[in-house]
Amino acid sequence: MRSTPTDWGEEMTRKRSSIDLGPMQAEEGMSGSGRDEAIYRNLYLAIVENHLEPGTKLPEDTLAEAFAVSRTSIRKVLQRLAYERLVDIRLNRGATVAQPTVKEARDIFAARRIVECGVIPQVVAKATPARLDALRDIVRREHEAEARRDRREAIFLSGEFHVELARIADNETIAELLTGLVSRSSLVIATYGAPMAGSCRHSEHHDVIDLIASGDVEGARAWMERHLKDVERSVVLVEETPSAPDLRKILDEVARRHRSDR
Amino acid sequence: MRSTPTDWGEEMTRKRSSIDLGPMQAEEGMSGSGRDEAIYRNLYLAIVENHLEPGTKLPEDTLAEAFAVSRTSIRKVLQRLAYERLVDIRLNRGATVAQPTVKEARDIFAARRIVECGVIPQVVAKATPARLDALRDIVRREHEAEARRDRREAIFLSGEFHVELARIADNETIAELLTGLVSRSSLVIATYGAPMAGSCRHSEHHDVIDLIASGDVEGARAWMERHLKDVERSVVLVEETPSAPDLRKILDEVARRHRSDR
DNA sequence: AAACATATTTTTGTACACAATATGAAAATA
DNA sequence: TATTTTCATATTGTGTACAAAAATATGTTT
Repeated sequence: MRSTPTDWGEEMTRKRSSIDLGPMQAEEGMSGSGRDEAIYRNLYLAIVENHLEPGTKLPEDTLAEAFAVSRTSIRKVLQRLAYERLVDIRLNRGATVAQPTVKEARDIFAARRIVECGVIPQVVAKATPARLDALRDIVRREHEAEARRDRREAIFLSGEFHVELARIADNETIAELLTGLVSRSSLVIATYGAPMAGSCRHSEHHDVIDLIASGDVEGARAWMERHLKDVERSVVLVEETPSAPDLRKILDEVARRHRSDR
Repeated sequence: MRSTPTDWGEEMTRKRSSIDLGPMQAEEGMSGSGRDEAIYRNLYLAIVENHLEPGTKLPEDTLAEAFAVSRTSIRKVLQRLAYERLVDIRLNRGATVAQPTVKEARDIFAARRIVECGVIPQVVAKATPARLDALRDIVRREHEAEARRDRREAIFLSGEFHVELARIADNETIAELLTGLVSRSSLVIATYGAPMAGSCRHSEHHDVIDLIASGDVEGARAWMERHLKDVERSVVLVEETPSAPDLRKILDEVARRHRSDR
């Protein structure tokens, strides 16, 4: 059972004495990397589960106060999240929650298709009943989350499923690669996905388990390809979101309306 | 033309006034991330081109003095290299040049096969004469490096070729993924590769360019699969390298010999 | 001489302070 | 009134100091 992230407001708010770091906080001293790891995990989940809107500023001071550490530790965590492309750090401008472009979103899903389909042969070869049961358990929790309309948990578990599936191939490098891609996918889904899309309809996860169990490499590969394309379609289809150039257009539009009002 | 890294000794040596940061050093102030980037690039190349033996300790003080910056900047760079798995950071024990295990090496090459073969269809689809010429140029420089027995440059350019090839697919995410895998491969080759292996024999890079140019997806994919397996075989075949457990054996051996000397 | 315990030294982890830069608001100018 | 300039404020970048931990050296005991 993972730690539930504190339910922050829409923006980072000041002056709350300290954020609950979950089970890890129990230990008093919490020396070394344990604390950093807990902070990282909190921010990571906050971003991936969309508690923090893409584009949200993440000021070092605020985070430092919130977690009751110095900026030094916060910077390290933000740096790491920047490597993982979950936050964006611009020189002298600080960190913000990343806003993946549509191109980036497509690239990510293309990469996932290559990696996840490519790993299927090894997955089928190394699958064990225990591993498959672990997958079934995730699917079960996924259904529960959907039943209670918990979109965030559903998205998270959907990602967990894909990573856990790949892990069966017993290739740590690929597992890490995919973990990164899945995190970014979650961010994409949170950004572009319609409410309850990308998880509700596509919880056919159970099907692929049977294909793997029966040793059907081609079937499993085809399923994965189709599944990932479905997810992408249900998400990125909304086309380019207005950022820099369209902002101007919108403002012009507003100005024009306002002028005709007078 | 990239900057040639300073030719450091086998170990990090103290008390040299400052390391030449190459062309970037020209600028005096060198504010912001430019300096960090230069330091990163230097360390990156030093590791990937095997100027620094795997396992070499990288003390923050020494590096800070060498590059004439504070430990703060060094820590950031080391952190980044750790994220890329080129250095290993252990709590309170500092950073060392990573020592990929044989398992890790196999995982990396397996991942490369999946990614590089998987990306071939897009590469063939998007290939342009200009892009292919860029590839041919790399091959040319590769041959030059081999001609003058410059193993380090040859390994580096071999990696560049694979990355540049994948870049044709116009998928930044995949390009970055592969860049990471190739760096680690270079480290693996530098670690486990026999002298002049992994580059000398396998400079058939020119062949795949023609396959791509002729639109032969399956041919190119098959070539890539075989090529990567060849490289892996020429490198990792040497089996497990002695680290912790075998050290004991070596010491016992030495002790035994020494004892019989007296 | 070997093994253990202890002290010293070295190195890393964290916080803090100051400098550099960007941001936003007020004032000056056209 | 719109635009530019200047200045105040807030936020990040970087260096340094101190605390904590590990590595190493020293000394003691068997």
